[in-house]
Amino acid sequence: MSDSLSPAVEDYLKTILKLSMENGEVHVTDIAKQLKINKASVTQALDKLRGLKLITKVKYGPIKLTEKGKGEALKVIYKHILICNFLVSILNVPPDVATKEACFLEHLISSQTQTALINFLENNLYEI
Amino acid sequence: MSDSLSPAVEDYLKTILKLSMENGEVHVTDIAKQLKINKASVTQALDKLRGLKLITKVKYGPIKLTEKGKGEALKVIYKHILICNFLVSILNVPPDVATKEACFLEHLISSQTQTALINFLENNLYEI
DNA sequence: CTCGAAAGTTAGGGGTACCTAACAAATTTA
DNA sequence: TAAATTTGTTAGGTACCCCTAACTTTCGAG
Repeated sequence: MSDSLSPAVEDYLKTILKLSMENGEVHVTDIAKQLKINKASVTQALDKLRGLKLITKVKYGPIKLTEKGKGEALKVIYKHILICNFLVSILNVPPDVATKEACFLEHLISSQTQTALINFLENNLYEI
Repeated sequence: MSDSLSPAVEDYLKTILKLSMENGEVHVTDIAKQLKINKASVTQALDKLRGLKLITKVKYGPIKLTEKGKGEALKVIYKHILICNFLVSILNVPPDVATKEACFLEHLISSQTQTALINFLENNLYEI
């Protein structure tokens, strides 16, 4: 019913896009390694993503993001970068902490706060 | 094993402390209404909180936070206020949006980011 | 081309956190 | 104080997201 994706689903999308850009083809095992999750769990999750029309995949076949899936993945990655930049450049949070934290926050940030972060970064990043 | 509390558990603690300050006694039904959750689910959750020694409660009896429970509740409420203030005063996020958002973020913020937020507020709140 | 390793799937299971329905206890009220 | 209402509990069920074990399919080396 709700149109928003779960954190887990968003993590899968983000990982699939990242791996496809790095390696071209994306495999169940790569996703499993990346997310430190059992490959059986990945197969299960991919069934769900297919049901949501975020990927296409046939049995034993390659994993491909749909346009919808690519769009959603990009949204999440964009938020991740935004939050990370903000935490590091404005709040001076250590980069490693910021990166880990952005992986959680990226799933929860409202569009209003997202806009507010963009404005804040624009107005404050060029100061000395 | 992990010593950190789940978002759900933290929400219960926060709600119990809030209700106890507003009304004195805290009832299952009050918590259910506040969190918009079925009262059967609340009863179940309270069993868990008791197991974690965060509350004391006997069957059909009153709900009391332990010292541990009160401490954890205060930590969450503190983070909530901190995040809310930051979103509103620094980022200019509308108060209603900020309040809702803080209810999610309060469960995820790292101690480093918490400290960073405190510093930032201290250094920027007394400007014009 | 075959056979063994690697990759992927299926079946069954567990924890969390929610639900409804039915029931038990407590409180209100008539 | 007995009946009706409210409050709290129990039992059983669902969805999500992870797990292991056992299986099937695919691929690559010999």
